[in-house]
Amino acid sequence: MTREAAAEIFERIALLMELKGENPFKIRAYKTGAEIVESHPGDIMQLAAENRLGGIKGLGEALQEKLHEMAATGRLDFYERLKAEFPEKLFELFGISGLGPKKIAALHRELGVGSLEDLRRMCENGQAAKLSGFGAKTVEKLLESISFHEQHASEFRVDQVYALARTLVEELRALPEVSRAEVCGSFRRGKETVHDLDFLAASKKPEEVIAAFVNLPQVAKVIAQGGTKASIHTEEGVQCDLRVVSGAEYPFALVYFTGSKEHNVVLRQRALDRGWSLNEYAFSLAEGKAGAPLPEEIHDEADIHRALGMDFIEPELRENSGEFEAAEKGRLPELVKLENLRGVFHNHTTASDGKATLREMAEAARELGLQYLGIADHSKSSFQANGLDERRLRAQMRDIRELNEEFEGGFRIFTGTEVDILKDGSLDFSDEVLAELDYCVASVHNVFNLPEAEMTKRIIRAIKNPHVTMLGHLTGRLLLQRPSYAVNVAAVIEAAAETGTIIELNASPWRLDMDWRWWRLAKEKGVKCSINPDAHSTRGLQDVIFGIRAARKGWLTRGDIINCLPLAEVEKALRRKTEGEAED
DNA sequence: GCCGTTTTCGGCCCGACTGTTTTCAGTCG
Repeated sequence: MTREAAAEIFERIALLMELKGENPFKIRAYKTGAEIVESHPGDIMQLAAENRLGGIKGLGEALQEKLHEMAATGRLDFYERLKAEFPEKLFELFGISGLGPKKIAALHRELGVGSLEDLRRMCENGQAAKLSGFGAKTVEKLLESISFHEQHASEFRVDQVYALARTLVEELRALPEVSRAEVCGSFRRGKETVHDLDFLAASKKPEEVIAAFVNLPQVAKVIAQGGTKASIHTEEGVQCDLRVVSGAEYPFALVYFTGSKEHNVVLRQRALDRGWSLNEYAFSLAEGKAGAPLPEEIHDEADIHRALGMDFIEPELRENSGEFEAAEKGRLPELVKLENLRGVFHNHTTASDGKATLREMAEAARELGLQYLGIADHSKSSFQANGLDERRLRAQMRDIRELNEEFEGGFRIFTGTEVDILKDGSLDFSDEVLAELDYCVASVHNVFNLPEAEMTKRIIRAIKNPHVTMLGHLTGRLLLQRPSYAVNVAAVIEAAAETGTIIELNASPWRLDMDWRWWRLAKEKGVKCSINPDAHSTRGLQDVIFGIRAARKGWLTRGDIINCLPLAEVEKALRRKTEGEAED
């Protein structure tokens, strides 16, 4: 059993216990347990299998035993019995914003609601509004939430399929019959969510590849199986499609199955303009057109783009949003790569709601080959996250200074804070306190329901503060779960440009906020980006990969991203706004 | 259920907001 699956079971136990009204502290123990399993730096499932879990804070005797059972047998009897007490689809309801355990329990107990479908019916037929604690407004909001949820049904955040996509493509490449293989579709284009995974393989023996594919251990159900294509479902419900083509067809199929659809339409038109027809297998002479001779020697996608008079277009840019014009003129950006990152800002420690200590975070960042780590624990208004007050923040600054001395210049921790933007746009710390820090991330964490104008004004007021180095997760969205609050993003970008404020690209796969669609505007205005993992554990630092994907999709180069700067230069960049230095 | 310890059981994260209520429960961060 994977650590993700084990963590999921602990989380579900916590949910079911909430339904049963169990002791809240017991419930919290399971939630904490889930987080520990998810974020433990070592191979926790191996430790569990070997019964060597002792000494991990937060995992007591009971959770250790359960984890051992899962590692050893692949299931947990306690969970199976608990689960059997409720309808299976009841879990769907926890994904509905506005519904918590108490309301779900009431719906289940009083009205027999056991699924999303039941809930919708009871909301629509007026039964739900009759329950104690429910009313017209509640029901209206629930219906809105259900509708948002259903619009995103069968979609997955990229982190939910990332390991699967990588593993399956590696397994395909490892087959002796396969010469080349790739993940295509929206995954390859770097989208923040996907609804399935598309794989492509080149082979002379397609049937054998298909047969091997449908027999992979990740396959829970075979949906379709033919001579050159197959569809399967994994245990998690992810649909994976495989197409097998010949080596000669491969570059064409790769272009075709990577998309986007809109991009492909334009691509085919460009071929037609030259008298060629383009499909997923080849170029051919277009009927009734006297065109140039067919291009030869097509070995990869770049050859196809070149034949159509363009530079190679990276998959992330294939959205028909200006890439053709840029590719024609040789003006495509050189997109940022993971190895360009030199450090990371906006990270949490055990001082607020992180799972790792300052020292552990620093060591993990060094192991990743980074030159600097910016700490930004929550400020005092974020009670739920154990936010720091002035006294604790200053103590942390001292700890950081001491730790920095140990590193002797080879690595640096920057002192910072993720300061709450309060309802009126003022900040949770005074300017005097903020001035003591190396940098400051300002973020909205409460009062999401302001009208757009007010929210925009609130955020702009915050970034006008000269001590606010960067703006955290601009829209507050949680992918597939909660839409962005109402805010005028363009106006905020404008204000960031005027004030010299950096905008964060929060790399948490739940957020990826600010969205990739806005970065070209930001870049045009001269706004710098910071790819921030918002890490709450050492493993969380690795979320930068999702931020890199989103930044590439937003046309960003290393020059646009502050944390691509080496240590010697980034310090100056952090001070630029406060000291009012001119852009260089 | 975990932790810490006065080594056997008490304490464990707080506040705003919403909508339902008529003083507060539920949800969220």
